[in-house]
Amino acid sequence: MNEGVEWAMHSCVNLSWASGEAVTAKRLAAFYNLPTAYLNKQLQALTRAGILTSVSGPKGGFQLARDPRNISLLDIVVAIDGPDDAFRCMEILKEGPGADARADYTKVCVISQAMRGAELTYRRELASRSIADISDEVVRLTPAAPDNTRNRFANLKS
Amino acid sequence: MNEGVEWAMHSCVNLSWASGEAVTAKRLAAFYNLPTAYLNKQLQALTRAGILTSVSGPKGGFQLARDPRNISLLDIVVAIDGPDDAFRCMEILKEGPGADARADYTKVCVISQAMRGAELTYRRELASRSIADISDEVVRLTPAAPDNTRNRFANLKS
DNA sequence: GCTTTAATACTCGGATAAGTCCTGTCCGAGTGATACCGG
DNA sequence: CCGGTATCACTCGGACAGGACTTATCCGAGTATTAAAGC
Repeated sequence: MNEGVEWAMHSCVNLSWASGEAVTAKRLAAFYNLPTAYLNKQLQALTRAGILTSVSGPKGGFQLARDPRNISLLDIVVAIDGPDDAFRCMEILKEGPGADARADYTKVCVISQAMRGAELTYRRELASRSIADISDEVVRLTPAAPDNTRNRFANLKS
Repeated sequence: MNEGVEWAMHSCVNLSWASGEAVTAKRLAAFYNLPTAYLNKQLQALTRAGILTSVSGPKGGFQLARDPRNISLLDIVVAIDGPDDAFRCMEILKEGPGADARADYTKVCVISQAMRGAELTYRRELASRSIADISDEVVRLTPAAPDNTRNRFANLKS
């Protein structure tokens, strides 16, 4: 899986604490010493997916496009890593004996079904967790986290 | 995910129908018009993982190392694709403010926990399905499948 | 002093290289069968 | 005819290239600010 997924998730949580203000890619990158341009690329992907909104120019930056409660971890994975399943059925049964050329082996093949079933539970799990859930849990463990984040963003104004 | 996983799974099912006889990589590859040498590479990985046993020389080939009921889909995925999770926590929190250098953020980070939890359900699902289960299901849908496979292996003797 | 305007600095956005892993191929080590030779 | 032996064909096993995707970087398009000039 793409490493940018981790960056994107942490950035989204931080953005959820930014009190609605736009935050530049540079500041989000400085938070964890990440390469600015590359993080920017991930944020672009999130923007294309409708998770973030972007504003150019001075006073510009990124902010969440909707309520953190409506942004699931799966949304981020799909935006960064693509919509394809990890296991792609290549329908090798079509090359085997007694193959039916007009059958859709991605649905008929028992192995494909089993793998799809497993990935479905995986995706369901990720879809059930939102950025707001993550934020709430972090706040429960470290109540000062949002304030610390806002202060750090403010101190990076220079 | 590695494409060889699909090949390995189908090959294991076919091997479970080979009535204990060793089958060469060449015949297993001919079954689906796969590149022989590359499939051989995957079968080597299965052998290293203890899923298959290999015999060199004439009359050689591969066979299942244990009862198909004790070979799970997860075993094959791990053997081919490696034991690492798709999502690897790089502990970027260690670069953030207020980081604790001696903390294990793969366990502390809430995001890492959520991702690990999702992958755990995924792996649990795969671990609960064995090659024997797949075989049984295929036989239920196509009772002649094992005989067809054996016949095809015999016809490829040339 | 106020308005208009042009320059400016800063940001996102996409196009462009470097590195790493997956995919595919090849040849050598080892082994069992086979054919030949000698008794 | 039978046993031993050397050859041989066949298989796995690991080492070796090619390609695709991820990672990383750079420069251009667009915009709000800012400063200056004109009225």
